[in-house]
Amino acid sequence: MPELPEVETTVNAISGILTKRQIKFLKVYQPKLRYFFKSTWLNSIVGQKIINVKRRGKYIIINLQVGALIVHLGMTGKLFFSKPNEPLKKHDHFDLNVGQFNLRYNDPRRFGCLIWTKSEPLKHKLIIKLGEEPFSNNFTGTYLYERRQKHKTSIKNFIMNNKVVVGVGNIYANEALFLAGINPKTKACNISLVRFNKLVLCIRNVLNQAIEAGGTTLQDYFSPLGEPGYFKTKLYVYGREHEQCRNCETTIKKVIIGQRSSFYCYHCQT
DNA sequence: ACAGTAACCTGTTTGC
DNA sequence: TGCAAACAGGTTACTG
Repeated sequence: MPELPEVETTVNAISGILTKRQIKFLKVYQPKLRYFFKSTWLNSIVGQKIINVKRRGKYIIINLQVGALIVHLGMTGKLFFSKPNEPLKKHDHFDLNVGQFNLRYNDPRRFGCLIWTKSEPLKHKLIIKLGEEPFSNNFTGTYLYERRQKHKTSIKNFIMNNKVVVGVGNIYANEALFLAGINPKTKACNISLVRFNKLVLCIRNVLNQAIEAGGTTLQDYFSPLGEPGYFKTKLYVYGREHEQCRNCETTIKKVIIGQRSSFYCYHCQT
């Protein structure tokens, strides 16, 4: 499920309810997620008041009076409110309870995580090395242009590298490169400043649209039908191998770049 | 210090 | 229908 828009939507959905409430209990049913949850942390967590809920990259940071919880949704993680005594379903891994509200985590592939850190979460080793936020004023074409020289890799790998910019996953990397008219296989070091300027705008554009659709997705998620739509109708290239380009009717190609499926139109993207 | 690959894990889709 | 292989939204650890 989650690329940055999904995480953003999740944070918006939970922060209003969790903020200022006290953690009544935290039950961890499966400590073995991407990182092991140490049961000794529980003493430091339970009873604390939640100060706020923030996002950094795709990490969800739940700031407490002392330290913070850091949650990542991995590939398949979902956070949602359940009844406190709702029977556990398969792959439900923890409950964070603040009284009448109970935040539950479900993650079939267990690539997500829940950890507690005593000190400033933004200085945690998972967080501190992250690159620019895509909506930050520091994320500019010039920023990408200046960093490009070190990177002989493809532009697609470059923008998916979270030490460069966070929040651009496989789907939106494909879509942003289509909008920018850049072939995903082009080496990052060969891209001009003008094209980087455009790419920055396209990345923001794609993420913004998805954040809007993400709200819808989350509502759908709670509905009995359940399945998120991923606003598939809006996708230009992702998952559209053998279909026609929406601009020029050229057949969309699929190639593997950095072990990830990559889709592009060789006519529109050069 | 960087590029490329393997690994973490389960569910779903695809192909024989 | 059954079974195996391929593949999936992320990220890090390792190797060269």
